[in-house]
Amino acid sequence: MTPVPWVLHVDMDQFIAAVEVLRRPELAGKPVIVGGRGDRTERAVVSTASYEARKFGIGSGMPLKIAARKAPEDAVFLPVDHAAYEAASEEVMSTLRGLPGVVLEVIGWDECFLGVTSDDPERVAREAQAAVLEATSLHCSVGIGDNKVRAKIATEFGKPRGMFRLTAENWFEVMGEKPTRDLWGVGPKVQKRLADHGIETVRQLADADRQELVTEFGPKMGVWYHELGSGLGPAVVDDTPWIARSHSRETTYQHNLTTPDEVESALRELAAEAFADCEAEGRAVTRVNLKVRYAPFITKTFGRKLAEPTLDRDVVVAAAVALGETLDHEREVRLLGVRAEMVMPEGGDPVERTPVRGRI
DNA sequence: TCTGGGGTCCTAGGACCC
DNA sequence: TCTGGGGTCCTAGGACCC
Repeated sequence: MTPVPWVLHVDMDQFIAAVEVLRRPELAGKPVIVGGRGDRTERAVVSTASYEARKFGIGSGMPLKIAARKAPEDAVFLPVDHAAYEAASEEVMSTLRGLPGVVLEVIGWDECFLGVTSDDPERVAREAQAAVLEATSLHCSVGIGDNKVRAKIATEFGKPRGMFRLTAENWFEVMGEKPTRDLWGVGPKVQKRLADHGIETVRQLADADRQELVTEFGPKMGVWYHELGSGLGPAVVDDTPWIARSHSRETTYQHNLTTPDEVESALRELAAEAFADCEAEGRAVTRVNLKVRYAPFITKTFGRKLAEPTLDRDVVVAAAVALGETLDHEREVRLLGVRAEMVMPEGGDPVERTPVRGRI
């Protein structure tokens, strides 16, 4: 057999919970819930729940207060510890990067693509799993595909601790009757809009009229969704380092902000922190955006381009404060966010990207 | 029942210019 | 009175992902 190119998608199993159990072995086998500051009475959501906790209907994205109600007596609530996960992630990625002949593209804390040329991708997957386990004591699942979309989706069938191969050959057999929501990039809204056109399954999406999809979703997304139905997508794994386009700080306040003064001082803090990330990269800020959530749950975002790119902290903070003055001060604020967009290196535009959301 | 925080990209529509 | 087309830039908002 001649070696051919493959895309492997490596996904850590229960990453956050697994890292926590690793440093507190006494937690093994217990329902572990990581989220917020670990206080189950606070406004925050679950980042990860261990398998044991999931049995009680607790899952990520769930408010901690709800999780607390569902959790059994012996459940353990832990605060999010970014630094610890960052460090574990580093170890995982550098281990995988060290495998012979692979190109690695990081797509999240606990996920990456590996580009390899091989006549036995399952063997490469086993080697990757063994190497990660040896170096970090953490388990992962691997999806094997002939492009990124199929590799990513394949991983779900390999969990936990396993692997699965999804290619043009078995795409429809495996995915044809699944709901469109199971596709990477189709969320609840798009699922609904597709359903309004009588498209419920992956096969129906593949068979749909392209022009109808373009009319509904626009020239890029219409074509993209249509191809997604057939499992088509980019196959190039790119290891060039990620260049952030923006940085932001966002906080949900435990008690709503009720006065313009409170709002202003919160904005100063958030803007300064977001700016610090840009400054650390030495890249000037071009635009400042504001996000506000009024109680109970109305979100607004808006922003303004700066007259010229700046590396001056006070200019960025002042811009955020000026935007804040346009808020509706009659309403209570429960969330504020400041996003600072940065000049791209060499003055260039972001590279042309395949329209998959997130870091592909 | 009460909904995080960090991101990216796409689209629609208005303003403005030729 | 009713009225082009094409292009670009900008802003607001939507959707999705980890």
